[in-house]
Amino acid sequence: MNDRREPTIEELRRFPLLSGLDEPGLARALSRARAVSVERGETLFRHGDPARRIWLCRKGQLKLYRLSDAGQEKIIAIINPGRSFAEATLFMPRRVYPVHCVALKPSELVGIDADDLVDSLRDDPDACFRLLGTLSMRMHEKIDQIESLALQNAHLRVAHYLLDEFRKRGEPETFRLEASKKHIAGLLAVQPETLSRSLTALKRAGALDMDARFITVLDADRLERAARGDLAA
Amino acid sequence: MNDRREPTIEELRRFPLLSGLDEPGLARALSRARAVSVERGETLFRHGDPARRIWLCRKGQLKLYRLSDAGQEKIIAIINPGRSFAEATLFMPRRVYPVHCVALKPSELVGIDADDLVDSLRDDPDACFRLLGTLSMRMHEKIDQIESLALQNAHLRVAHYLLDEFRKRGEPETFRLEASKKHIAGLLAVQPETLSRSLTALKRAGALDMDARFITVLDADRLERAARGDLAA
DNA sequence: CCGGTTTGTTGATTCCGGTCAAATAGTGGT
DNA sequence: ACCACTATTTGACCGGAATCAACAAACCGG
Repeated sequence: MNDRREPTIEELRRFPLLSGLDEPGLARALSRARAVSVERGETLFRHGDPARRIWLCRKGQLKLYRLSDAGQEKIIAIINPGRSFAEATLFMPRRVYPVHCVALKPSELVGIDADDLVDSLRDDPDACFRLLGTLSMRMHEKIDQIESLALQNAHLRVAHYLLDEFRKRGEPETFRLEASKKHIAGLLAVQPETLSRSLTALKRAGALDMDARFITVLDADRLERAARGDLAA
Repeated sequence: MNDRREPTIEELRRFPLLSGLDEPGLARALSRARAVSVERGETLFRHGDPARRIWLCRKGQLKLYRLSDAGQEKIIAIINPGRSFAEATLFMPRRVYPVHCVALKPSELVGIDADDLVDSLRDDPDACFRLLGTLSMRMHEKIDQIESLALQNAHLRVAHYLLDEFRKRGEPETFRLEASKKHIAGLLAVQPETLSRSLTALKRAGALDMDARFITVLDADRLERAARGDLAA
């Protein structure tokens, strides 16, 4: 974990978390900010560690995850550039990270001191509201995840995930999975073998084609039906 | 759904959501507040309904839940008196309820107009911070739920739930389940039959005794081990 | 571009937990 | 207190997804 290239103010303004702050507030929040680089596989923090900073991802990719006693891993989120994370620790009575964080690719981050950020937020209701918005959105995402885990079987979860990604990217012919299939499996709470079989089934059903990490949606309608469970046809 | 007894200011101040507001802010938030009563089984709102109000539970009990296409129900939370809910809709771009809400018992609520509340929060950073704290806490709870669904099998979830309840109430000899076993099952994403079998197994292992909705923890240590998966002994 | 390691696929097998069924106990409402 | 309805328990059975195994493919660091 190495300190590195300082980010510019303009670059940081692009993060919703900071965009609402006025000049002095931003300066205060950045006063003790640190640019940090991590290598692939390196741990940024562990579940239970004191959360002294919240983070912005500038480059690279990281995973947030929990581990079972048996070593199974459930990925809570995959972090891509432009996203902030760990904000929800700011206002907890015990300020600790609720998950592990490891880089999937070499990554560059900015870590902002939690106390500084809270100070800056105190006289900036707009920034507060923006943060409330971010947390609310995350919360709804979590509710969706819970529903998906509780009410949908493995194949439905896979189909749903693909459909979401497909739509999120504007329904392109072909798109690239955001991470290795192993990690996608961890995100969907499925074994890699099961993910592989689900994808094969969708391919055989003519819904999509697959080349390594690239997915081509051949029949969006059929994929949609698969996500609803009518894989009959 | 009937309007009824107006709550007193003092009563409402006990809700963290409102306790931080100053006098005029509180007045504003309450100006268009409505006291509402619902009967057992009555729906307060449905998933996708416009979320014009956020809610405080004064008396009774409600469930927040999602439904699968097949009609399976996953309970996201059981709401008891003293709790507010639906706050996370306040700051969403599309202000809609993310879950269904039905009363499990006859209940009395206060519904606070979302716009009024947002206005009140605008000039009250303390209240904002308190809300941020509430949302953060809920978020961490959701992450715990996700982990539990993804990484623990049915018996572990049951043991874990019982242990949590036992501790949350201060480890009393005996406590009463907060809802029917059917609903607890819905909360744990397990079939009622499976919950029943889990409880029977814990009873047979000598960890607890059970009389209808009353649970007596006979061997907290053993319950703890069951929650970790060492039910061997 | 080479070699070792990680990732992905496919098949065989196992078993957890869901489903169906049926009997019993409990509960709310009148 | 009574009655109809709902909740709970138990047993039998089944199926989906995990696990184990073996191989193929892809990737990364040097």
